Amino acid sequence: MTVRTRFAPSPTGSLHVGGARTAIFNWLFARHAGGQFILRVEDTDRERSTEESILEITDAMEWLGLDWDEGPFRQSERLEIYQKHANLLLDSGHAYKCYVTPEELDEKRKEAQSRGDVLHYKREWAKLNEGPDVPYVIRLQTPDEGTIEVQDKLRGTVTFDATEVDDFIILKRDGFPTYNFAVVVDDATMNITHVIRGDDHLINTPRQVLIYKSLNYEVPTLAHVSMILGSDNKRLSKRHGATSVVAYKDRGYLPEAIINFLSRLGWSYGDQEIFSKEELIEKFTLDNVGKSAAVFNEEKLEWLNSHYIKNDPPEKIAELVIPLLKENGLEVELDEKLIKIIKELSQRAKTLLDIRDSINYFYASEIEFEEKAKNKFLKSEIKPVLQDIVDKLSNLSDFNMDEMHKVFDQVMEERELKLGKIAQPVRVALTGGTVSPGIFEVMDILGKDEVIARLNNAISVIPNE
RNA sequence: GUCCCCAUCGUCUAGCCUGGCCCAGGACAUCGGCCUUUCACGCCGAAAACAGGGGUUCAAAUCCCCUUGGGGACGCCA
Repeated sequence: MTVRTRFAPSPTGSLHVGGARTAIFNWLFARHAGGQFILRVEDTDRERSTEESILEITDAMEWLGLDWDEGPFRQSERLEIYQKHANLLLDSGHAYKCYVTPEELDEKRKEAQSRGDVLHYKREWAKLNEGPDVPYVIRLQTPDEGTIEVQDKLRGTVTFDATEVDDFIILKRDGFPTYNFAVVVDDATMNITHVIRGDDHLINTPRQVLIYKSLNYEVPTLAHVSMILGSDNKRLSKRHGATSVVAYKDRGYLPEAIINFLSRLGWSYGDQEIFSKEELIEKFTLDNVGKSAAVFNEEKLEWLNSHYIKNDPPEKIAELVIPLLKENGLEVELDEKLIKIIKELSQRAKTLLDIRDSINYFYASEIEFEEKAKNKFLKSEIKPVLQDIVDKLSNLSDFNMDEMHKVFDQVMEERELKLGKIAQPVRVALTGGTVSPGIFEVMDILGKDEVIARLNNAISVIPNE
């Protein structure tokens, strides 16, 4: 039997990192097994589900490179299937109609609560209000005693007492299925073989097992992965800052960094930290998935991101940076100059935005000097030195790094200055600030004319003694 | 409150299933050093954990129990 996994988000917001991790695990598991990965949208909550959100989720998945083989299916388009299954259960006596109103139920629930209890509804008020035109829900008739066992691939057998499970609703009065029912009907009819999902669903699983059994469907292999927590050990939420995948995209993160990072949250392969997508597919198995919750560690994500920025081909990084520059009003082409710049800047960037924010002086027609840098390094005594450098550089017929080195060596020797004394003023002259790639690299990128122009410009702004 | 899950450095984790090779390994972050024309990168090094208590055993991070701690769930939400 071919492996079929699924990712089933509810479209009530954009894809957050927790959901992305679940999607990644399912996707990796399917790809590893050469099976299929299905996308299903669980939009039975009519109040909160939006089309926009579906688009946001699929966009994020595409950006991450999580391709799906079927779907996105919408549960809202499968109502007949759920109703048919509900009727099946009605006919077989596994389910019954219940006429209690939500308000009445609320009251009962409050009563129970005031007794310090939880309402465990076992069909006692089903016939209350019964009548031909009275709206009703359909509930599953659950066992009154005994236990319900859940087989979990990660946690073994988990046993629940039947009294813990009440006669839950499978079909709401609006004819929509509830989550537990829709999930089971879908997973069964879509032939899902492996359900990998968050830990928070483990508590739902006895209910789902009951539905599978009542419907005579086989229970798929279940694996409940533990959740991702914020730095305060609470379930990751908006409170913790950026939690959506697009937020990270917008902050200059690379999809491979996110995939790599999220894969390693709850899964590991010995001591290895860096995984390409292909490697993940090859190495991912449920055996190496851990059971304890993992804290989302932004610093490690950042480290991975900087790793990929450093090690990805500069052409690729350049292509990602170009649109960011455009947003800032800087139109640049993917040429040799940009590649050289990226090679340098990617060494010191943690995100694509770091590159975007430190690239300006390479393209500026006029250098803006940082006040502090100018005051510290562009002083009158350096003026003749800069002039000397301009003269010597002007004479170079071949403006390459070797020749530049020779020029600087010569100046250093003649004037008995250390490179540091010369390099910083030159850096300020060329870039306007004190932080940049190596000075010779910068000169190489700018080219002879621009270097000389900028040095001359700096000389002109230095006051005479 | 009830039920369910979980428990190794601050964080992600290896080791646990199949006890001894573990006075516990790697990575991020931190701190120190080296490199150096700035900032980074890189390299070297340091500090840092088996939650506690009982068992079982010649031997326990590894198996069992209890306690504690953390998380999750208790909806006509998903």
